Amino acid sequence: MNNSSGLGLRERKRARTSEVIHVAAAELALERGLDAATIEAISDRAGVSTRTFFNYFPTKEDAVLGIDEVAVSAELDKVRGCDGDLFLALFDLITALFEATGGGIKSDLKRDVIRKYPHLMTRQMVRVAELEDRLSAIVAGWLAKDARFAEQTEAEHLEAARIILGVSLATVRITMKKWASDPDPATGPPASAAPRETYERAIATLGTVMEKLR
Amino acid sequence: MNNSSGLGLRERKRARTSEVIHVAAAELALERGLDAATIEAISDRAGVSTRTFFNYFPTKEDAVLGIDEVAVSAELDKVRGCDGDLFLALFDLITALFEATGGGIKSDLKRDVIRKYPHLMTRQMVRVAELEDRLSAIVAGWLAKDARFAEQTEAEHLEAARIILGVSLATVRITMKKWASDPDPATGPPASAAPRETYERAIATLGTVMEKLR
DNA sequence: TTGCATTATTGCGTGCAACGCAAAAAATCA
DNA sequence: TGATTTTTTGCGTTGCACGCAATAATGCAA
Repeated sequence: MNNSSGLGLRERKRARTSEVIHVAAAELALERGLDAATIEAISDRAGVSTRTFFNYFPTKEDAVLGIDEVAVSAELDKVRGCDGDLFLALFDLITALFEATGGGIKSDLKRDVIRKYPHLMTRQMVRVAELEDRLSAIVAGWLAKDARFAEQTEAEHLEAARIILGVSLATVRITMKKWASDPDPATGPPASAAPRETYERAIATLGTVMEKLR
Repeated sequence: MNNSSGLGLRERKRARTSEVIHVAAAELALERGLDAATIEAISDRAGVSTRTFFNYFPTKEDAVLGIDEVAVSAELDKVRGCDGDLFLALFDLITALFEATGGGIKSDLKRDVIRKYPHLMTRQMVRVAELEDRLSAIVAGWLAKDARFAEQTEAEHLEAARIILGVSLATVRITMKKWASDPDPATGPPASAAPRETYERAIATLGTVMEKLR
C-alpha cells in the first residue's frame, strides 16, 4: 500500500475496469437498445474479452446497472446509526446501495437506462432484497436502541425489522417507478430530492391507511 | 361446445398438456435438482418436443411453478368484492393467483419445489408484481366502496392502492418464505391455514410499528 | 363423412448467456 | 532481476429462447 488512496494498484485497476465495462454496457443499451447490447459488443467497447466480462459481472443486467458486489458489501459494512426517522434512514440506506460503486458519471447513466428500461428497477430491487438478512439485522439493531421498542425481545425486533424492510423496499420500488416514468425534469433541480419526498409521503399515506383499516 | 365443462376439446387438451409439462418439470426438479431438470429432460418426460415446451411456458422456472398465464388472467377477471378485512382479502387474492391453474396434485408439488428452491418464491412474487396495474385497480375499487375512504379522490384511491398492494406483496413474500423454511408440519393440520394467520399477525405488527414510528 | 380452415406440434437452425479449464500475460514482491 | 501470485484471455461446452416453415391434429360446415 504505497499510494494515497489506501488501495493497491490492483484494486484500483479492478474498480476502474468494472466502471469501464459498466459504462460501455449502459451506453450501448441507451444507444442501440438493451437487446443489441450483447455481451460481445459490450466487451468490445470496454476493451476486454468476453470471458473477462464474466470475471466482473455475473449477468449482463448487472453490468448495465453497474452492480458491484464488492462495493455494495462495503457499503453495507459501514456502521450506520439511525438518529431521526427510521423509514427515512432506511430509504437512504437502500438508495446508497443502489449507487454504491463510487459514482462519477454513473448515476446519470443509470438513471437514463432505468428510465428507458423500467424492468431493470425491479431487477435492482430483487438484488437488494437478496441482502434481506443483513439489512434486517441492521434495522433490528436500530430498533434495539429505540426507546419505543425497549419492551420487545430481540426476536420481536428481528420480526418487526423484516416487515419494516419489506415495506420500505416495496415503497422505494413504487417511488422509483414513479420517478422513472416521470417526464424528464428539465435537468433543473437536484433530481435526487424528489424521490425522497415522494417516499416520505408514501409512508405517511401508509400510516393513515393502516389507521383506517384496523 | 358440446361438452359439460364449457370448454372446447382444444382448450381442455391445452390445459392438460400444460399440466403435464408442469408436473414433469416439478417432479424432475425434485428428483434430480433444478439444474439437472433441463428443458430437454422435461420435454422428454412430458412427451412433447422442446419446441412445444416454449409454446406453453416462456421459461423453465415458469414451467416448474406451473404459471399458466391464461389461468392467472382468468382468475384476475373474476369480480371480487371486499366484505371483511381488506388486507386479508388481498392475501386471498394473491394466493389465489399463486394457485391459479385448476389445481390437482399441483399444489403439493409446488409447495415441495418451493421448499427446496426458495428463490422460486421470489420469482413467483415478481410475476405477481407484474400484474401491479390490474391488481391495484382492483384494490382501488375496494377503497372507492369503503366508507372510510369516501372523502378521498379517485387518484388518491389509486395511490393508496398501490402502496397497500406493495406492502401486501412484501408481507406475503415474508410469510411464504417463513412457511417455506419451516420444517415439514408433519402433514398434520391444513397447511394452508398457517400462512394466512402468519400474514395476519405480520400486518398487525406493521400497524403497531407505524403507530410507534410516527 | 368428407373436405376445408384453423390451430398445434415439431424439426431445424440461429444467437446468445454463462461458465469451466488451462495457457499466457501482467502485476507484486523479494 | 527472478519468482510468485493474480488476472486476462482463448477455447470449448452446455443450455435457454425463439423464428420459421413443414407437418399433423382438430373443429366446423356442407
